[in-house]
Amino acid sequence: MSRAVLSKWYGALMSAPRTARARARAQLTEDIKASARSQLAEVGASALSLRAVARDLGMASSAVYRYFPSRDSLLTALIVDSFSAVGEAAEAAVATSAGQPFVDRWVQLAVAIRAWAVGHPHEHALVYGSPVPGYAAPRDTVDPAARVSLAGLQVVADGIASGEVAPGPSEELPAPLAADLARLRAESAPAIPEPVLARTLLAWTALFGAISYERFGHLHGVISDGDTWFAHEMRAAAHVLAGGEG
Amino acid sequence: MSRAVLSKWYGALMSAPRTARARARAQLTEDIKASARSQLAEVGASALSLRAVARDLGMASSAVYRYFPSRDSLLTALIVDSFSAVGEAAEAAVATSAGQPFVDRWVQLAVAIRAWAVGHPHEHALVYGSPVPGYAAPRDTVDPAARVSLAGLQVVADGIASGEVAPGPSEELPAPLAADLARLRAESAPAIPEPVLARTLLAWTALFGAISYERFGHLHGVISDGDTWFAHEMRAAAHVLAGGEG
DNA sequence: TGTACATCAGTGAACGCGCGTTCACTGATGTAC
DNA sequence: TGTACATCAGTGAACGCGCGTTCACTGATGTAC
Repeated sequence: MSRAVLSKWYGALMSAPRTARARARAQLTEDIKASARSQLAEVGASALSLRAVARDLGMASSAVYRYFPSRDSLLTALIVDSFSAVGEAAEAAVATSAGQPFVDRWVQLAVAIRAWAVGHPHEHALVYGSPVPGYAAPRDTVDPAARVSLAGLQVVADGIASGEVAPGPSEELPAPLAADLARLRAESAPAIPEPVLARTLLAWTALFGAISYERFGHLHGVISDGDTWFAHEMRAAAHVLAGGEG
Repeated sequence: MSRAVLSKWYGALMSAPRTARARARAQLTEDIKASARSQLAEVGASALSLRAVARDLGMASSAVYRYFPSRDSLLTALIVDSFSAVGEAAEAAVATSAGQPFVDRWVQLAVAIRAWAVGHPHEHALVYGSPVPGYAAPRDTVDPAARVSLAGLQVVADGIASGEVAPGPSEELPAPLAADLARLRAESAPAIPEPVLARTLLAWTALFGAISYERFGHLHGVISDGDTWFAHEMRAAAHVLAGGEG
């Protein structure tokens, strides 16, 4: 789907709608997405059905096509919304923790991301679980997806600036990895030296890995108090990230 | 499905089949699973279809019911096979690395698990991705799922025994976490002190998190050489796990 | 070893269901003059 | 401000498709005597 088409479909939402028709359109677009989200919970992304959404809203199935040109475009809207929501939660945690010690900020960021996942389990599974087969994410999802990562890099950059995050032993990174990290640094995090970026990536995958591993049931019978466990692990990870002993 | 029913269906595979009929049954059971696995790759677990499998094998769709009593039981068989395969790969890595330094063994274990995931992406997604909606894993999946974790605990226990893994600072774990870890220790890892178990869990979720995060596309455009990146990160994680600086 | 009977694999039709998408249409809302 | 026209939301029927599961059946394989 082209950007032009997408912007047509979402255009009504971007600014305050002027006419009654535009207001009704914005409202129903939201209703469709809300119904689709609860579909998601019951049958999963790959079984998401436009007809079921229409039934749920009491309208003809063909009417949904006035709002989303295809099933996949509805899925794309849900994905964009999910990435935006977790990105917003992360940005809020970064903003409200400004000025606090690095380790505390990292833990708050991690806890905020996990809280979003716990509160929106199916949207979390949609964007961080197995890809939906046959669905190719369009470019429109890239920017929203990056927001949460940029929030993480911000906390680390602030930690570098305050001296709480040590540049660490100037370990020699393997050449291909050094090249990848140099590019990442140039594009997104000029203030963060490559060895720190490597530690950040480790802490980052531990963060999302811990959430998914628990959410997807692999700690069932092992960890009963997920909140406590997660906060403890993320604190430990933050110390490693700050200290550079790894 | 009851254990009795399952054992009926798999019984023919357990020991060398005696009659021609039993051999044909064992062969076709494997053929069905193989076809289902390639289905998995194309359409995903929730869209796995018995009729498509039957079509693929050139038989009537009703014939598949002589081998698997329902679609879910076929899914269960695929899940059990997948957990067994990754468990076996992990056990092999633990066995062949016996006697080597702890950090090397941990990296080899991690690399072996990732190699399985890369070689069997859809089976990895099946067992470590989002749960299949509407599917409840039966008890029969529990033991195969545990094998890979027990392999990880084995490496850590050996590291404790050799003195390479430090018991670490006797940090006070939060009470609920301490209780969970004490239970885990009693059930599966008597030789591993709780603080080390906490570090092991962090390294474990970092391991599976790193694999899933990369496999599910979240490092696209960031890391180009996944092999190098992963081995480097897991080596760092192993040092943290061994040293106890966290 | 030969025969009678029981077991089992596989067939093909059928049941009832849901899906995405298209199309010609009606009636309401918005806009240009 | 009023009117003519254009735009748009929503309908209901239809197309062609696939699904899981059941059932009565045929013919081949295995077993007990």
